[in-house]
Order: sequence, then C-alpha cells, then structure tokens
Amino acid sequence: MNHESSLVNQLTGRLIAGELRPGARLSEAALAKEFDVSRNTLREAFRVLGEQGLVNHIPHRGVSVASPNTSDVIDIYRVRRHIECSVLENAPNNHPGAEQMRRAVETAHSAAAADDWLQVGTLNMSFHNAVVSLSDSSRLMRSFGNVLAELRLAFLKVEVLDFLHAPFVERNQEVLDAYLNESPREAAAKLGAYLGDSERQVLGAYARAGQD
Amino acid sequence: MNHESSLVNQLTGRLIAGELRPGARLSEAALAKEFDVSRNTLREAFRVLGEQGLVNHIPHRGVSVASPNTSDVIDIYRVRRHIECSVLENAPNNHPGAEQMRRAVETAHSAAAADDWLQVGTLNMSFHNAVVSLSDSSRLMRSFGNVLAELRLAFLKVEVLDFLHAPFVERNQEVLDAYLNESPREAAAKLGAYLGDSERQVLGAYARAGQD
DNA sequence: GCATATTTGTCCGTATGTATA
DNA sequence: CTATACATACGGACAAATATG
Repeated sequence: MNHESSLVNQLTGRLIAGELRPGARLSEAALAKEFDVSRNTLREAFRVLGEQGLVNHIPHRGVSVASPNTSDVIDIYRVRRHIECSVLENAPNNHPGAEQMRRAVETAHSAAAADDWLQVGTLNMSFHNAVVSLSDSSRLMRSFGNVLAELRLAFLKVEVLDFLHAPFVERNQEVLDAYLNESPREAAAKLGAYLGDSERQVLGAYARAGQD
Repeated sequence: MNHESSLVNQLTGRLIAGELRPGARLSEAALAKEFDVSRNTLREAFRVLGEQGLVNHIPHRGVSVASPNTSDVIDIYRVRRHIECSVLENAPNNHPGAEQMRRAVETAHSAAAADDWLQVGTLNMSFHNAVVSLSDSSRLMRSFGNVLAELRLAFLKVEVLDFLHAPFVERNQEVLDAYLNESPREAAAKLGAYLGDSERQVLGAYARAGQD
C-alpha cells in the first residue's frame, strides 16, 4: 500500500482542521513517530505540502505550518478574483457545476438555520470550488484548491470564526441567481464585489489581531 | 548550501531543454548517481516536480517525464486564457511589467532577424510571463510558470519547432501596442485570439504526429 | 503461468552543518 | 563560548511490487 499520498491527505486534514496551528514547527521525528512512518517518507510529504503552500520550508530550520501575513492574504485574493471571476464570466449556460453551486447554497441555508457554522464554512468552500469547476479545467481547480487551503490557514491564524461567513451565504445565492437568470458578466461582477468585501473582512481581522 | 532546490532547478533545466524526453522513465539509481545525490534526496525532488506537473509518479512503477496528451494541451490553454486574459484586462496603466513585455518583443524581433529561433521561443515565454507579472501576484506567476513549463513538454513531444513561433512575434507586438495605446480590454481580446490560434497550431501538430 | 532480476518503498544509523540555550 | 538539540544529506539494508526471461 502507498503511505505517501494518504500521508499528504492526513497532514492536510490536520492543517485545515487547525490541529497544527499556523506558524507551528513540525518536528520530523515527532510527526514521523506519530504517523508511524520514517523521516524520509515524511520529508517527501513535506515537499508536496511545501509546493502547495501549506507549509514553509526554511533551509536548516525545518518545516513549519504556513502563516500567511497580510500581503499573502492580498495575493490570495488577487488570485481568487482573477480565477473565480474569469471562470464565471466565461462560463457556459447549463453547466453541471451550477447544480453543485445550487446544492452548496441550499445546504448552507439549512446549516445556517441550524447554527452549524463549521458546516457553513465548509459549504462556502464547496460553492467557490464549484464556481471554478465551471472552467472544466483540472489544473485550474487544483491550483485554486491550494489557494483556498492556504486561505483557510489565514482564517485560523487570526481566528476568523466560521459564523462570520453567515452574511456570505446570501451573497453566494445572489451570485448563483445572477448566473442562472441574468448574465455571466453580471454574476462575475457580483462575485468580484463579494470577494472585495470578504478580503476587507479578513484584513480587518488581521489588523485587530495586530498581525502584519 | 541547499542541494535540494538546486537539484529541482537542474532537473527542470534538463526537462525544458528536452534532454529528458516526455514519457522517458527516470531511474532513481541512475539519476542519483548522475547528479551525485542520494536516492532519498532525488525522491524529494521528484515530489516537487510531480506537484508542478512536470513528472508523473506512478506508485511502485517509478517516475517518468510528463507526456501531455491533447486533453492536457486543451486544459493548459484553458488556464492560459483565464489567467493571461484576466490579468491583462485588469492591468493598470504604466505597470513596470510593460517594460519587460516591450523588451521581450524588441529582442525577439532581433533574434528572429538573426534566425535564432531557440531564442525567439525563450523570449516568447518571457513575454507571456511578463503579461502575468502585471497581476503583481506571486502565486499566479508561480502557477502560470508551472503551466508554461508543462506546455514546453508538449512542444517537445510533438516536435513543435521553435521557428514556428515566428508569426507570434508580431502578435505579441500587437498585444503590447493595444495595451499601451488602446485599452486593456482590447489587448485582452487580441491575446485571447492569439491563444486560440496558438492552441490550434499545437493541436494540429498532435494530430499530424498521431498522438492522442 | 512461473521463476528470476530489477526497481521502488521504506527504514535505520550516522556524519555534518546550523541555530538555540 | 560551549554545549545541546535539531535538521540535512548520505549510504546501506531489506521488503514489496514490478518487469523480464
């Protein structure tokens, strides 16, 4: 059996769950023992995560969980605007991805009504992944997924709590409606405004937390 | 000194130079001996290149140079259209990246006059990297660089010779002029048309070569 | 289909370099 | 400054999977 890819998935799961906090040093020996793999196997997984931007590899100082600063956040939102808006604006009608978007919004409404904010946050990610899936590009989806995972670390760093995503459930609904009933251009414009507000909220949290 | 990152660079250099052909198996023992590194070090570099899409890693069957098929090429051009056109359309005026674009076009004209088509190909990549640099996003530039490197492998696979880039020198010039003298929207439209033609040319080469 | 050789996956031990206490 | 802890890289070893005859 292949430990390697499942090891990457396990580590990613811990990272986005916040069990390995941003900035935390990741000891080779400790983690190797914890996951019951050799240091070499773990190091190979570290290289993959480093390339994905989830961990930082500082020469001769080891590996630590990525800890995005404000310029990282700004860069991440630049990527989001370019990719998400471009994909939505050029999306064809009746793309199956729209159904994924619809489900994500619908389920998010239910989850919000049940005060399950963790679920709301997860469904928010599903919605935006669905948007990018309108591109039919596996490479774009892969890169975008990495960026969203990195943004998740930014949330964890300044403790942007999941319930703060509440207002965005309705915004996602509006983006979807614009795509279905108006025009891709209008939907992309709404999405761009959404991303601007979302970015401001995260940067505000950084300022309050006194992070650079 | 850090062997690891320089090893990745050395391998990347060989790959885009065509010394390691698309589809070629990369023996751990042989390459480790050739680069005078241990197998473990080489395997870590393989993981990085795998994440970048330059090599394929099949468990228990080793690593081989990526060999993009037609659907890969189509996917790559989807990414190029979304990223390059979106960046150009939203680029500010007087961005320093425009100077890089200008230099690439100017030098390409000279190189074309001197029949140095290898150089023309390199400068073509410089031009499009410069376009993406208009985004001021390091993540976008990194992802785009990986995609361009993968496209380079596609060229090598079907032997799209560098002199075929000759007509595109003028197209790049037109894109630049549109950006400088007309509007970002007009420049993006020209770039989109350019990418469509470029994609057709590559897919034509695939058809002639009988590749899927 | 079977036996053998090759290759990969994993792990350990150790020497060296680096930063921290 | 010395000592300690840790990360890096190498080399060797063996099991497991694959390729080859």
